[in-house]
Amino acid sequence: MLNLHNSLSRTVEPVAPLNHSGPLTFYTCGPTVYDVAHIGNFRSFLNADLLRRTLEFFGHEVIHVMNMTDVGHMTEDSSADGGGQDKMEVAAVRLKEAKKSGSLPEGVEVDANDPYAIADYFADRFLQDAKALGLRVVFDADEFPERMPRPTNFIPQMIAFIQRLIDDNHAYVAADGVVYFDTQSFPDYGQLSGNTLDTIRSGEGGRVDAQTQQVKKHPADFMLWKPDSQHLMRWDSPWGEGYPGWHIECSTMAIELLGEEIDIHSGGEDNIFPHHECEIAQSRCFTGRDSFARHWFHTRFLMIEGAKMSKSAGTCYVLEDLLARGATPAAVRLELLRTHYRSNANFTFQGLKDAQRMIERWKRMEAWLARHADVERVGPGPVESALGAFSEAIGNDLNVAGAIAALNGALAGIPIEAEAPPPAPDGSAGSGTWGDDLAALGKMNAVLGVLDLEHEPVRAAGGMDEAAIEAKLVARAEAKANRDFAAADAIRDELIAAGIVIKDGADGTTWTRSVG
RNA sequence: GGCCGUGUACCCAAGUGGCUUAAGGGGACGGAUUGCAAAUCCGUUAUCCGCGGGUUCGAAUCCCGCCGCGGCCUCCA
Repeated sequence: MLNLHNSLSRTVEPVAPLNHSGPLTFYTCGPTVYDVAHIGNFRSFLNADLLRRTLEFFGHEVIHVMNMTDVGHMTEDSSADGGGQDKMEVAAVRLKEAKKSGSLPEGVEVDANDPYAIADYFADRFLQDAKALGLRVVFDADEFPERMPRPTNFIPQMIAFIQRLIDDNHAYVAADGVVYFDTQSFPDYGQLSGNTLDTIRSGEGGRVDAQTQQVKKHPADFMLWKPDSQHLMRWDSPWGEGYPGWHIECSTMAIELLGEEIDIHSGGEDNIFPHHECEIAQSRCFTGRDSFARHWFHTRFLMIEGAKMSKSAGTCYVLEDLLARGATPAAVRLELLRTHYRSNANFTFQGLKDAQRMIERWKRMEAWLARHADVERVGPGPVESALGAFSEAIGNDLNVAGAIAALNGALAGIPIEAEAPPPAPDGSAGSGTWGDDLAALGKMNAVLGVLDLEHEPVRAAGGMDEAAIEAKLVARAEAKANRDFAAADAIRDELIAAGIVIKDGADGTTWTRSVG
């Protein structure tokens, strides 16, 4: 049983499907595909993935949908009403520059004049990264493409959605030709964010474009359709050639794919207002129901080394940046996931190393259990016994740190350094095998999702290739054989400086790349 | 200014009124191991939970005030 904090009620509530026998429906506000997703974006998607895996851990079937926003939206503050620059155009310029400077990956061909090609390019990059980090919904989408819908495939549905809102007097065409949602027609506006119509009215200062404010009935009214013959992506509509508003996409796709009332809706904390507030308004006016998503799940922001993510400070890391520094996808996943989703997380390179070490230890445990899976032991074994604490922690509003502690506690009970497991005392055999513990570990990992990810560094660190490293190691072995330890240590120091850590074992020397 | 979240050791981070004289991981320190290291294993490492009041037999946990950090208040995960 999962108890989960609900941003709408601001309390922790049990999660159960609306339709008791049916699956849970879960919609996640996914990435925009004008740029590569950074690790802050991924923290939010990973927490949605963790939630989904936890629901499955507790025996629910989950239909998880995560969109990829490919309609070019606007860059400026006033842009909710249609101003600013088209983000897809910005992306095009950026791509053209990357092409010119040769910073585009080898073999990539993108027609920067085609917005759909740009969207495809960044969508592919996203899918790649998301798979490396183990987002289940992305694997689902291989079989069911509709699990990762793109708004450009839902334009007719959006138009029908908007038309119905107009027909029911929840939307209107203003003097500027733009279709706006009439927030005053929805008394519950502000329930999610606390930004009620009164507070918005009184707080209207500076940030709203005076000209568009004049044509709207209320400053909080937001755009549903904007006629614009200049916009890069545009479609015919009853209100002229143009493009849909930002919020209408998610409402339309969620209702189309999951039904008029869904169980869980997730996103980053910045989505609470205006995006999710507006989604609720539109959707409930469309369906006439008193609920759209029953449970709202919001992940707080990620900080980098104690500070805000910043482009100018170069801390808007993308997965590739971390891999290039020797991190493994598994460690990145764990580092981004192990801070509770309702706290600001602090990403550090030290933390990344911590995560890496923890996973390496789990991998050794897994290998040991697999080796001795058929061996009987006095049961229940350590991992089996920890499953209760693990389940209680993760079921308690996704207490990942507590769940990890349960797993680490089990680790102490397994002699992973021993060649052979301790023999079961006479007469006590038959209560289980180490394979049962392996199965329990599998259940835990189905939630954490790190053991089956790539856990070896995948990119060269420090610019030294394998042949060079091997050559150094041979030289060092020779020096050691001659008892010339000064020379051997000099080689070791050189490798460490290049980001290579060496390990002298019984079977010779092995090496790994270090993180950071 | 309004709304929302948050503040625990050197760092990351659990703790949801008594089982807590505060989990887990990292680091540091000591020991085993090692030519010396690294890795690994064992042990030690907060009488105290941003600050000040209050409620209670009892508070890190509840309430009030203050301070700090983060988000939103029509770009944003």
